[in-house]
Amino acid sequence: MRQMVRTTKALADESRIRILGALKGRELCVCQLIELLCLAPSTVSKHLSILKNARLIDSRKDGRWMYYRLADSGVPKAIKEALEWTVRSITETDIFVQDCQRMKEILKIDPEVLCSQQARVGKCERTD
Amino acid sequence: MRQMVRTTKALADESRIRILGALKGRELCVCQLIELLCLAPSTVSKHLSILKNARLIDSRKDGRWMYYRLADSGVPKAIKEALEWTVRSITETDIFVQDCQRMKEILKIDPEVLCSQQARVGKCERTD
DNA sequence: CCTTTAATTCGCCAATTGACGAAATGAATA
DNA sequence: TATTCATTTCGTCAATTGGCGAATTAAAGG
Repeated sequence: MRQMVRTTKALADESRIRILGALKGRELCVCQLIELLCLAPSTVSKHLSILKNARLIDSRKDGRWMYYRLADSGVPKAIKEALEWTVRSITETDIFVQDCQRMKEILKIDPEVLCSQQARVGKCERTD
Repeated sequence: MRQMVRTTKALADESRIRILGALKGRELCVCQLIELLCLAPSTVSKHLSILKNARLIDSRKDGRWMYYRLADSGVPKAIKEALEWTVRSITETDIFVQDCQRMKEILKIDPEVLCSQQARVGKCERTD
């Protein structure tokens, strides 16, 4: 039950669901998720640690960058199913469509440039 | 997304998950759930309203009694799937096994008697 | 009708959560 | 080795949540 509640609690937040949607089929680094969600780095990092703790995502460090992806290998069946349900469900929401659009723009920017932009201007601008 | 978060938030609480487990394959009245969870009537009622709002359960009024059951007819696919995942997952937890045991005892008591007992003695006793 | 009673609503409190900025960490690179 | 910089951790704050008891509602039954 402990693990089960950890899973459902991790999924009980719009930002975290959007992160899972954004990670569908690719890995992303933290600064790209910051740009998508328009939240403070510390906030996004916290969300990621909650998702990771629930074993819904995995991470990989590459130099100074941290890449996150949906959990796949060695994941308990119940968690895998919850993740599949979530990604399947979010796909049908308006915000997912908007996020896809916005992510397309974000992916055009070199992460290097994106990070230094964020450091300079601070608050991010929503394009919608 | 609104509805999706409503679903995941409804599932992000141990008591509510236990309620769904207890309702597996049968309907129960509020006083039986109060007895199972050992929570105040107002608390259980609130949990039930959250589950109902998320369309995970349905209810039926019979005189002074209110019977709750898992949602079945006319439920959106995503909600139905979430409910199935939850019931499937809880089945494998220790607390579900304990709850089954305890529910077996509770079902032996006429709900009429159960309610008046609750009104008299107040706090319920956990048997485990 | 007036009481009884199963359930709900309301108002309150303590605990948890999500947000942020400041400080810390750790991996390049100068 | 010192600096830079992406990310995380920590401390704080406001908002939300889960709990309760008191008051309310609605359906029997006297």
